[in-house]
Amino acid sequence: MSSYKDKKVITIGIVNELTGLSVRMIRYYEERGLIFPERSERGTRKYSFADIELLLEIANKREEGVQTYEIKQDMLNEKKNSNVRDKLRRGQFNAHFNMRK
Amino acid sequence: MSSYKDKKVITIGIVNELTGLSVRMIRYYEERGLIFPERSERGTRKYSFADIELLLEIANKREEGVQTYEIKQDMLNEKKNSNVRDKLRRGQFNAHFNMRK
DNA sequence: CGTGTAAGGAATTCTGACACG
DNA sequence: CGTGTAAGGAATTCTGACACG
Repeated sequence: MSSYKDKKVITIGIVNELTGLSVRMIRYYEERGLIFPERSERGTRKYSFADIELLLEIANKREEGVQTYEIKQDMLNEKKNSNVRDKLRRGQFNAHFNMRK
Repeated sequence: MSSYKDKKVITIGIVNELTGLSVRMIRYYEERGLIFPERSERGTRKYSFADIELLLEIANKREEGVQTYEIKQDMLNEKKNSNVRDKLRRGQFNAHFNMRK
């Protein structure tokens, strides 16, 4: 589960190199709740490869004029859907509803 | 081939956090030809997860008293062996020698 | 040989804020 | 709303070198 892709080890300057996004933009997307870097002991932000990919998606949507708030909503919906899919795949769909009867 | 594991994106400070090795030691092992970080535009060293793992192995050997030169020789031998294994696996072993006749 | 440290300079990172639109 | 920028301080990184052993 927790592979290299998800380890938060990349500093913001490298993220800038990798994504082309300005440091200001990267920090702003965090402020808006789109990404969640960790912090090193002394407060430096640390990102994962997964964060990099997410930032690239965010950049695409921003270019289309999508606002950060909408991007966030889209991300939450996608997450919800994938949770539902997980339950269906595991055959827990009925179990879930049976509990409510 | 070129996965997250091999991308050079980790700064030396983070490598220090991850391995417990001092910045001085990390630079010295490079000087001795044991690791090969890339450099960012402005000269900052960048390491991969593979480098991190290699550094941990180096640290183990150093604790056993193995000198950097010997560690390097071991690494070269391992590489040579894996190359031979590759050729055997691909059935190129004979092809290789046939060419020399 | 392997590692620590002080030295000096350059670039990074952080936060809070003002600017523009 | 989204992004740039100047501000001030703190911590990072780099190199070459001296120290010790």
